[in-house]
Amino acid sequence: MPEFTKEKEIFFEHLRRAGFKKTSQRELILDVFLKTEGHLSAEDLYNIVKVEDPTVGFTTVYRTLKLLVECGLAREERLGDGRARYEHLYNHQHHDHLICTQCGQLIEFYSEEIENKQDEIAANHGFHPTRHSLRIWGICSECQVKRQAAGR
Amino acid sequence: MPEFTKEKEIFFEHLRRAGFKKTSQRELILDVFLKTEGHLSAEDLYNIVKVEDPTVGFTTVYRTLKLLVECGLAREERLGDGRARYEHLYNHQHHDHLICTQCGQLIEFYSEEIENKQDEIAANHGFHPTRHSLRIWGICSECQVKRQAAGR
DNA sequence: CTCTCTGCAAATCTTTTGCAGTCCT
DNA sequence: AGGACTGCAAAAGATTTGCAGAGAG
Repeated sequence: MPEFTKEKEIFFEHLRRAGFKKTSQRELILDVFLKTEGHLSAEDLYNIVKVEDPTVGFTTVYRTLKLLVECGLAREERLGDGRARYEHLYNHQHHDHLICTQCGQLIEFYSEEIENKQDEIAANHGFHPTRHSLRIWGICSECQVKRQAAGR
Repeated sequence: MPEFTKEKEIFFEHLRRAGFKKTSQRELILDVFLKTEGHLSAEDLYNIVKVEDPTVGFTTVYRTLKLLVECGLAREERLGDGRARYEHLYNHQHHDHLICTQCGQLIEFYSEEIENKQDEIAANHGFHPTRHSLRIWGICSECQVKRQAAGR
């Protein structure tokens, strides 16, 4: 397992500042979260963590995810299935999502122009942005082909 | 009460096509929804509808909102408070939202450039977009002033 | 008449919290 | 030692569904 040294420092520093404690559960959850790619629900992560340590509870995973969001190591997104999903920001730049409503496929994209335009709009309203979320739902190219084949 | 003739046609046509029926409850809910500005939760709308007809149930409001989304008369958004909010598209052009995490204020904005860029990105991925949502969270100008006054 | 709709109540599902015992610092 | 943490179980919310009687077509 990689060390994730920098990320751990960020996390532990956040805990220290808030007067919270460093525990083996929190460290394990961070490790598992960082090494897993994808958009995980709290339950998904819980299931993966359980493999490494079956004694860890769902509540702890859930609460640790909130902490990770607070210190900027995780991002919470709702992609349309009614539950929160989390992605880590280890070796990831900020991005937005295309979401296929047919097969659930996620495509990540990044647009400098859109980012700049957003900042410009916020500034025009005297608004100080802290985070944003751009989601585009539709039909991915694979599903369009399937649809045509089905004659729709 | 305005007639909302065009909107009713759209709604009733949608019902007809899907083999659903036109009922007084559905018509009342549509009327109340269209004449109310803002971002309503299903419960908000239910409470307003109850004033006009106390016999209408929450379930019917809830199910009617889903129908209105289906036929494009309503848009569902999650603005961060954990519940779905609905806005009607009567005399409204598409827009996105700035959301103040301090006071909850909503600012609507529209950017042709961002819209175009989104379409371009979708096209580059062979993706056929059906809807999108861009939300920017942060601190509105009023709350920034309050914060400074409080010395933060 | 038939098939959908309605409103109620109850079920679901996710997220959140209270608590008693345990573990960092 | 003291306060935070953990895991369980239960609460809280929002959303969704089953059902029996009512109503549209």
